[in-house]
Amino acid sequence: METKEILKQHIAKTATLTDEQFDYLFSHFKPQSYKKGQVVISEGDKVDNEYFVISGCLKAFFINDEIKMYILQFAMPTWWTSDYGALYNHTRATISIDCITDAEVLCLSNHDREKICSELHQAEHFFRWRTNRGYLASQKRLLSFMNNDTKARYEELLSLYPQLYNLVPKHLIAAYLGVSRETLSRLYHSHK
Amino acid sequence: METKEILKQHIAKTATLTDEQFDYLFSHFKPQSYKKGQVVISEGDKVDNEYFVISGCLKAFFINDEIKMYILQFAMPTWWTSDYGALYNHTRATISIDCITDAEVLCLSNHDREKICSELHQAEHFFRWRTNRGYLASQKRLLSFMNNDTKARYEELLSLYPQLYNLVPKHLIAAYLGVSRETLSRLYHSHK
DNA sequence: TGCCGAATGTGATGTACATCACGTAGGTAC
DNA sequence: GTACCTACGTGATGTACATCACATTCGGCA
Repeated sequence: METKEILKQHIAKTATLTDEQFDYLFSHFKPQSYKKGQVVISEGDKVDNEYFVISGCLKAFFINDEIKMYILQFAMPTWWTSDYGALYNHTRATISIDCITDAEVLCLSNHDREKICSELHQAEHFFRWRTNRGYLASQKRLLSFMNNDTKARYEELLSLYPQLYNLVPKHLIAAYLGVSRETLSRLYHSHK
Repeated sequence: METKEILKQHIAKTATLTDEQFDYLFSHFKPQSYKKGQVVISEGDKVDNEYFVISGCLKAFFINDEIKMYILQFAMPTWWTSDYGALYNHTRATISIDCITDAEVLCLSNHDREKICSELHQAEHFFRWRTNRGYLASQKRLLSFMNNDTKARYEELLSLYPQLYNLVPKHLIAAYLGVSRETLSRLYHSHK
């Protein structure tokens, strides 16, 4: 499917836009291609854009004491990603984003999003719902963190996103689950 | 300050409404008083409303296997609370909400929120930003969970909300931090 | 083809936490 | 006053994990 069509159908699930309105909205997005391993946002950067993933897989991660990495999000097609804290508060990036595979994204600047939202009520509606879904997902993950042990969280992750198993190295799965790669390795060898 | 004025100033930080628009918006809120211990939402309930806290302190919590309680949020004045998953997806409540102290809230139904949002662009703008703040807070807490040990999270919580120390019993603080009450008790007696 | 670094497996050991068990103090009901 | 309940402290013990160390495998590339 064409890039433009992917975004159009994604938005149509939530908001009603005329073709003209969508074309206007779409004109603010900038397509961008990245190679595997390429960095999109690096800690300390000024953050101006958010990214809508067309193809490939990115990761948004935080690095603690220059040692441990925690993955906040695997961003897959039709997902949005950025350092939203830095983007909205106009502060420097505290999380980084890079590409696990080659990837195509659509770039939208903070300025343009706010402009479009103020111009098009339905665009504001769409972004409210998008953020809402993110909030619910984040809260669900938080609960899962408190409530489930590592094995249960691992199985939950793979049942939600089976493609991750072959797509991303195991130590990144561990970094998402918040355990060491050794523990994860032992987990799925100890039983079945 | 008057109830109406509290909400008005809260919204004014994010959205620009005329007095008439605010009065119209406010007409959809229903004031409600609760006693300490009273239940606002119980697991399994149909969820129709969200709540804006005027005074007092509520907790939103999840109970696992009928045994362990995890607190998702202490809701204090000018905070919003509900089971948003159930509210937006029209499913039964999986989390419960009750009152830690006597409390006054303003009730807003899901239906009325969506109605107001579609009628008033600025209301939609306000709710987008409110949700956004919730999303950022939730993500920050998730990171803190992965990155910090219990002691650090305890100190973080009390430095953000010092009033909690005297307001809520320690075992609820433990349920927010995701540790046992015994561990929390040992934590702040072992040092300093 | 052979080399090298990245990814992964696995043992030994230490530790932060849960869990169980029991004790105490303060508040409330009768 | 007595009874009871809730909050809270604290010891003993078990366990899931981290950490360190080292071996092995594999994919990309010179």
